Amino acid sequence: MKEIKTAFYLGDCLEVFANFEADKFDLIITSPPYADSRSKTYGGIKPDEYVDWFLPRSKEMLRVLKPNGTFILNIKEKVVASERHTYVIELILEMRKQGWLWTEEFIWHKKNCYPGKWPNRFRDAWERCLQFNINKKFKMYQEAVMIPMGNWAEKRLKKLSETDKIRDTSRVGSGFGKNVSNWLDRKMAYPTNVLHLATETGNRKHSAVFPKALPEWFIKLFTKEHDWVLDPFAGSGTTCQVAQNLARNSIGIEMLPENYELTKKNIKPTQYLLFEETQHETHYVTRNN
Amino acid sequence: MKEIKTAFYLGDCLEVFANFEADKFDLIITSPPYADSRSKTYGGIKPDEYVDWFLPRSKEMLRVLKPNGTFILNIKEKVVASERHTYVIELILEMRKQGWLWTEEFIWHKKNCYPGKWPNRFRDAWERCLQFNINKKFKMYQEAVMIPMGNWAEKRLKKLSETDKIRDTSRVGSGFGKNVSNWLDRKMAYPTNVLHLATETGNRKHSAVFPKALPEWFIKLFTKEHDWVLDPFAGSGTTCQVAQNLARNSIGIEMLPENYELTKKNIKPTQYLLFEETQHETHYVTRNN
DNA sequence: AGCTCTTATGAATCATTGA
DNA sequence: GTCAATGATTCATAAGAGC
Repeated sequence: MKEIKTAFYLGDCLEVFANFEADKFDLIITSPPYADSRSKTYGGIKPDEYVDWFLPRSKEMLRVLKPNGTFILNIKEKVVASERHTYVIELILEMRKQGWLWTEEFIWHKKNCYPGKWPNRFRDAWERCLQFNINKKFKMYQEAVMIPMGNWAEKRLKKLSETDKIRDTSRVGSGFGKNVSNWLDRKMAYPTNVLHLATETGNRKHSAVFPKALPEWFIKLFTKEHDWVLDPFAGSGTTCQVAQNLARNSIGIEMLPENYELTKKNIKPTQYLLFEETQHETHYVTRNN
Repeated sequence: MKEIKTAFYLGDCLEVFANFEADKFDLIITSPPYADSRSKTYGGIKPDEYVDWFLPRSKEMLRVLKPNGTFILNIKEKVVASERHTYVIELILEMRKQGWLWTEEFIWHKKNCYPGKWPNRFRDAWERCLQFNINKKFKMYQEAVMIPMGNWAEKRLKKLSETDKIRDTSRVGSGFGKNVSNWLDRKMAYPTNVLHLATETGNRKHSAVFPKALPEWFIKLFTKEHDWVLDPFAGSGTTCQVAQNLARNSIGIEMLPENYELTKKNIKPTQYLLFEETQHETHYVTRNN
């Protein structure tokens, strides 16, 4: 039995990073404030200033990430003056100068993207999930994110209600349960670098940063249980919530007090046994297994 | 009745461009040779040299494109030394210095991409379709690419039995018939900037550059009939073939004699009435309407 | 429970207005 | 002039209501 720690810090990540030793985290995954949006909350970083604002933070991330760890950056460039702004691609080039490897670019296809129609533009239905690494060799658990193959298995599994699945998988050795596992064995395939996820519209109070499925996918892919996950722009704490559910230790940093408070509500109370709070830090500790 | 011209040039586009007057084309769409691939055929442009190789060509494209025209560049960066190479994003930055506006980035999601799995990487299932313009205002015919709307209208119409639809639409002026037509009107929606297209596996002989549906979509979106389309890296002539079928004038440039010859076979013989060939040029002329 | 149908809304973008 | 704030536009989801 091991403890799963979930800590949340209030403050600008640039300052909070100083609290962490080097090579602490297995995965850093975050969706930083987009340029010019949330202007009231994050001081309104202008697109032209975005790279300079981000670089000192990515430099610290380089320090606290384990050499075989991964940094996933969910980001998308704004339209400025009828043009896609270049701060994202400039950031990639600058981060490489810092020592990051730009290993891969995943596409998050937003199935239910924001509506709208404009004279010379369609709806923006995708975001970048940039993968950065320190070494060419890094940890990756591909089997953890295998997906049902084709339509057949998908439809078949969708037909099973939750209770059916629980009941039948619990009957070990039963013909039906065996069939289910056969489907799973045979009909699983490795995914691609395109993720099809709908944004979550459930949270009414707060802007849904990314759907739970997004950090979930990357956490499964790049960490194993009891590894350490960091989200330096934690927002309403989705990453930490998912990490906790997956039995990963996690730390979130958020500079907005409202979000910081909200996070306490998002983390299910039944999942932590110990609650500590200092001026800058809240610890939720839960037990696993 | 107007002629639709389809011309094909043999040679390096950098030289062939000199034959064209300025502001000739309404759309330039191409899938240039990827860095380091097709090395035997295109002189093997190395990734590090790709930008320098491309820029003089994009400069000429800037000259021959109409001010309200569009340039669509289908491209994807190679993996070099376990990293995504940066030549594509560097190219974007350099082309902006030439005067291009980077208006948008469409994602081509390759639904049936080549299966495969690597230790540190999943299958690459997408490519960039970069949209460049000269002016902020450009021609765009959004209605030409509208797609059937999601579930709402579909489910609605499914409820109606065939006999119901026939009976009630025949009763002109009935309230019910009116409603049905309203549904039909609202059945179409504007697409997003993510294109879901399967790669074509038909052509075994030649590397499948892009599926017909890709140039088709952009030609419909950015040109009308009798406009001029250019593909400076025409390969086996897919763009010209599609343009001809859509009653657009088109010019293709290809430096490989094999491809040049292949194109004659790809363009259906029944569609051209006149055949002229000079040292560098082949004209297929067809009549429309 | 299993459907059908209604309704709210989300990291959007552009044109217009006002300071 | 430039910059910031507001309204209009619009569709894939999920939650909720009703049967």
